[in-house]
Amino acid sequence: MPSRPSLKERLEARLTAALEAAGAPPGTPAIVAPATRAGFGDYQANGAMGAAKRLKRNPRELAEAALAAADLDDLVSHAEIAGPGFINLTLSDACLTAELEAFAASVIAPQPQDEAAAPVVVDYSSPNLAKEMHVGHLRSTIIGDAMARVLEHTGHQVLRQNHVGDWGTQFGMLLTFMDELANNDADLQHELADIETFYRHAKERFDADAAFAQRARDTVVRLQAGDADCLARWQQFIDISMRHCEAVYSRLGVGLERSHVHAESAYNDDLAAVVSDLDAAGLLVESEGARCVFLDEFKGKDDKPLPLIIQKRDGGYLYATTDLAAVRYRCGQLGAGRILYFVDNRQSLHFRQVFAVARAAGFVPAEVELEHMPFGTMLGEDGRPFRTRAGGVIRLTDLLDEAEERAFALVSEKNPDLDEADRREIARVVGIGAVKYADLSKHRNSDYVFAWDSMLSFDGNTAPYLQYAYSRVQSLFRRADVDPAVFEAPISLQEDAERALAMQLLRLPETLATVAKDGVPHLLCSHLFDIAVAFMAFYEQCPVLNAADAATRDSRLALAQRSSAALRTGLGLLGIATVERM
RNA sequence: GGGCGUGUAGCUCAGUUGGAUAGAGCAUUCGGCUACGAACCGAAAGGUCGGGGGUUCGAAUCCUCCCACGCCCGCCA
Repeated sequence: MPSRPSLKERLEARLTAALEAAGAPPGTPAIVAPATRAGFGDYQANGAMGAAKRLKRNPRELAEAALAAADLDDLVSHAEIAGPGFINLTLSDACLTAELEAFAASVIAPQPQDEAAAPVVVDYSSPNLAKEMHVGHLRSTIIGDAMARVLEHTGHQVLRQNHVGDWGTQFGMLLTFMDELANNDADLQHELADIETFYRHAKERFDADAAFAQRARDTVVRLQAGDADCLARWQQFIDISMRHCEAVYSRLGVGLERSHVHAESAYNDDLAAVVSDLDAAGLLVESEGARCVFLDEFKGKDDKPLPLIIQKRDGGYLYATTDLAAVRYRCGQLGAGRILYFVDNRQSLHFRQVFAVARAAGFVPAEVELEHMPFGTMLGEDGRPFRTRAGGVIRLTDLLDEAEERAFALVSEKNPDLDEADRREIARVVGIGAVKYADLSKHRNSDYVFAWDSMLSFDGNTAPYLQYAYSRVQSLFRRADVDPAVFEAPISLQEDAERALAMQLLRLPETLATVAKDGVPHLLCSHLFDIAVAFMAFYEQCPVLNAADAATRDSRLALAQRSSAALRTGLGLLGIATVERM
């Protein structure tokens, strides 16, 4: 069962048909968008002007003709041509109330999955297990997780893939350092409790002692050759590091589990086959001792062909090889119809090359979409790639600790009467929500500057504002003694604030569709903020519990119920929780 | 040198296949709790959309040339 088209999609379809009836070529887009000004109605269609230009016709006349031919009676109460040929549309109250009636099923409930459609693979988080997760990992982890949720909600089958780095050269160094400490098991356990420091100490040994460095390199070779002792040691390290990640995921409320991990090492046995298959496809070229693929579309300096290096001179494989194995696995074993990579934008060229080679080699069927969803680098307050003054990065756990601490101080100030346990729980939800929202609310593609105060802001367009709006609605239900899960009443939109709130709620499906298509959760943030603002205005202007009559009170409660569900569901899709009181 | 990306209010950022008077938040100023939570609401002020040229009814958005910054460009991932 296909999901119900959004209001915008329905208007778009009707008006596109009408434009065609008025003489525009089939498929001429009606370009329906929310009205840019309050006086223009609810939606506007801008397509008539562009179409008239191409047809060399008068745009207002074309718009008139299209409007006359349009079948809009069940949706629109008032339509008019304005300016050079805008079609302004006002939705009928009957349409709005009918949509609000169906809100729980059409917006709040996850859309039914299309069983026939191929699943969407979402590759995100993918930390390097050699080190501890730091603030730089937020973007992929948070944005990817929100996208996985939105895709599921909009009716897609989603397969999460956590492509953790567990097989790089630095593991030789780490395992060698483990061996040194192994004669003192207490030391080893103690050191491994802090992966970041462990890495630093190992690196110090590596840099200071040539013999150690040589042993580290030998260890890599033994590991990749399958040496049992090495593998056991490696597994020990990976388990500990993975548990660190899972602790962070758990605190963040990120839905990644062990079953979603498909590590680099998982492709190890397939790498030789990737190389030979590329060779069989006639793509492999030896250059300066390395085995590469050159494609015409990639040129480097002086128009020289740009290689994608598949195998090093010494026989070692690179991440391009692993990524090719991974894309093949995802198409072949997982049956992906679309693969999204939430990986930072410095790897744009790498992915363009990998995708092109994967297609050239026939690893990816033509109908499968490969999309790199790049995001910008997190910068320090000096505008340079993020580093603390000491030279290290800020650990994710430290950021989350600080967030919860600040939120606890705030909730204690605002609501000193609550039990400490309640305040702790509220602080956890609010603090974590603030951090996630700060990241999610910016367009993923731009670099952004990490600053404690903006990252942990609780005012304005932030998660706490949305959570506050939600908790205010809940308070209304408590006072009215109604259960929002089952409450129902006819909705009648009388005041401007009621109508404006209803429109914001009913636009949610359009936003979700765009977010799912383009991978841009910041649009969901911005829409939820609009909903919260509209709710606050409604709350100020329209008494609910003290409404003039019972029907108005119930209608407003029903509207509040939709608002509450929209906020909880929307925040949930962002991976942000809500609280009943705060 | 080539490629990718970024440049919008004092700061942090939106701006949906080119649309009507470029929008938010923070900060600033002013106003609002004897109606349901003031973590709130209302209002004001704040802009040569990096710069020049072009395309057209219409450009932050498309084309072109510059400027600034970031990143990537054969054996790390």
